[in-house]
Amino acid sequence: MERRRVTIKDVAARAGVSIATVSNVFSGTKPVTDDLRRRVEKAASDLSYQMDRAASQLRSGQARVIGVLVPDLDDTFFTSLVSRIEVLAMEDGYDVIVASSRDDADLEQSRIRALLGWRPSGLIAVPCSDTVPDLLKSEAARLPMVFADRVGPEGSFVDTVAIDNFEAGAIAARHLVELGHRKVVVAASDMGISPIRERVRGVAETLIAAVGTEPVVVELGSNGERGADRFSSFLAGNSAPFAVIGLTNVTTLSALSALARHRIDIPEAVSVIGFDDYPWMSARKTALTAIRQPIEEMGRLLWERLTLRMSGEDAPPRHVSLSTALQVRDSVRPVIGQSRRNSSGESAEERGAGQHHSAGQEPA
Amino acid sequence: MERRRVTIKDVAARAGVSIATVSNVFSGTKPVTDDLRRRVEKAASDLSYQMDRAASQLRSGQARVIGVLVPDLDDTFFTSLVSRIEVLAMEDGYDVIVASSRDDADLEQSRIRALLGWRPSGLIAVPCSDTVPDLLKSEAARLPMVFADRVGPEGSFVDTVAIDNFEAGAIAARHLVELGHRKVVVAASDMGISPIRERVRGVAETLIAAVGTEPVVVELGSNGERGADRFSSFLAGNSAPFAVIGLTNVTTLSALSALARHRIDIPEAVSVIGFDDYPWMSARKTALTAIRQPIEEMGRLLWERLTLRMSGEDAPPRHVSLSTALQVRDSVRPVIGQSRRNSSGESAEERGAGQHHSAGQEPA
DNA sequence: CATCGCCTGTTAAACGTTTAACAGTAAAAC
DNA sequence: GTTTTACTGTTAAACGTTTAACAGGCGATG
Repeated sequence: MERRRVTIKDVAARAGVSIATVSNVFSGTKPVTDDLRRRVEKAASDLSYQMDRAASQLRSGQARVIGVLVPDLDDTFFTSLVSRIEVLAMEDGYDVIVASSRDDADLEQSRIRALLGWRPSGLIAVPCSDTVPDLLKSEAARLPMVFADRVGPEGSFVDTVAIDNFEAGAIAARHLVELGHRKVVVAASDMGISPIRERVRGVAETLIAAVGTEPVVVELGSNGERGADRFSSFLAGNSAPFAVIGLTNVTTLSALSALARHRIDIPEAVSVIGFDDYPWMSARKTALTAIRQPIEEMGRLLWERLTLRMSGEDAPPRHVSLSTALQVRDSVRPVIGQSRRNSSGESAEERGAGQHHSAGQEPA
Repeated sequence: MERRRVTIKDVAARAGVSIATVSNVFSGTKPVTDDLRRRVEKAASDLSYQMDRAASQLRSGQARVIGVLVPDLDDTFFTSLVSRIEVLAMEDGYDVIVASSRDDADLEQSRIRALLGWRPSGLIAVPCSDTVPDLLKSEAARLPMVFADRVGPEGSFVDTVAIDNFEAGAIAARHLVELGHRKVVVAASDMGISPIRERVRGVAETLIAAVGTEPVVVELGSNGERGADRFSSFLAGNSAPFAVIGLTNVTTLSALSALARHRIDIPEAVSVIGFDDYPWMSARKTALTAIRQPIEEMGRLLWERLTLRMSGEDAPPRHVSLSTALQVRDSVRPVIGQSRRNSSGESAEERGAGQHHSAGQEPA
């Protein structure tokens, strides 16, 4: 049984050529006549030859792998991103190796080490905190990489692709005040994460400017179930009607879950704006109005940036910022008697800033 | 800038030892005195040395990678599975490389080739059809592998971990007939997939035996949006009240989405049983009654099987079958006037077969 | 006809590790 | 005091590719 692995040598022998020729046939580095090419290909398939990546990579230094690091592989947002990247990478002949930091800085460190051990040609990372591991800082010059989503407030030392978080919050808040809402609760995940802070700031500043009230921020963490519990106990202490903005698909879920637990009707008793746009949000009697992140485009831009860097682009880091849009559906209801402008209608219509992204400026 | 990569040689030189000693310090193959060990470790960290996996793997033949192939990285069920596996693998020092076949047999073939090129120490696959690629059949003797979820009807030539699909369907059907339902619509994804056929069979046989009616099967495919359209047009032609069983989390979503589109109330107008158990299912006013797959356990067993094989277990293939359970919530309502036994109540209680799995017998 | 260049193929030297075989030393056994 | 034994370290040969350097043949050029 346990027969030896078939190597390039076996193929060469069977085809009656040198191993270099076999290599050339497969890598296409040098031209080979049709006759020989055919013979080699036949021999290879006869023996069901499979190139050894380890050997190939060792010699050539070329890995054709890209590492992907995300904080949580159970969060649909991240898996969607991974999915897009996997497709794009595959099309360009790269394989993807994934690692999850589970929102733990120590684990992140060790996962990055593991990823680096592959000597990948590129790295796409959603860091789990604002402070990027030194490990990556020192590697940045050598290894092409792009950060996504969780990017620090100040310009990063590396390319980034993210949404305009402040705007996302502002859009949601604006929609609410236009429909007469004043009392807004924000279901945040963790204020330690800067994009979340930005979203909150977007909500807060808009709200203050428009109606002079501050939103109430509730931190639910990144675990859905615990978040539901926390929001549930928050609800127990606050009975007045209000509006809720979820700042994450997970916190949206937590809030919704808690509201359901308390049998609070949406949108009759409380209006809700969710984050991200997933199928389950519209598969409900009162479909969810939500801030939609352009995940598809995000994946595309991420890959575009990375391939550019991998093909040797040597420019100061670029920071791409994508606009979100409000998908208006049925979960926000105008407040009677004090609505300001257009008070209802326009269900299922797209609003907010345009879909197109704007390339950012260089950092300070 | 572009300085040479630091290798084991550099570390050896700096520590004043031979490269073999450095290797021993890291791999732990042979003992090294504390003094030298410390010197080597210091040198390594000074130079921020990182072992080259390619070289290591080439020489040792040991990869410490496991390949994971799933049909769809946008389907929560599969990503949950990947997530579990990633955690387990990491704990044992393996890295995971993922590939998605996107339910396309040709693509699957090519993704498998890519995975095999890594010479992984193991493979976990959710095949996209019943016919397993020959590629894997011939590799099965050499490479430890386990199939999950989508396993053919007859005993596979390789270890499998899956739920008892017939039972899953039967449990759902039984619940419905107990509450007086007779007219059941099954939202299936694709009857070409054998587990789906089994689930349908489970529903059908139970229904026929109990009330003598056959379920109506609607094929929605594996794309959520298209599925919603299809179910929507199905609904247009069938107005009588009935019950719906989703056979997949995606088809459940499609059905729900179509029902919402038609403004059909759940459970007043139609009862619904979903598949899988995800947070969004309970984050609704009428929480969804659902057939829960033990994903956590599935991941565990998958990994257990694989590690056993990787550590050299040489036994005939084992087929592990897991039981599902019905998570009873609020989306199924007893049919008035013809309910058979217990007609209501018992919300949010667990029913159906026990949670524990039963190891299967050997194949014929 | 000699020479040059091009084209296609081969030879052999890497790539960075692991590991079998070996060597030296100190403790244990005789 | 010599021989074992055990222990720790080194040397050098792999592992399966890629690729620089080279070689031979042949048509074009002078």
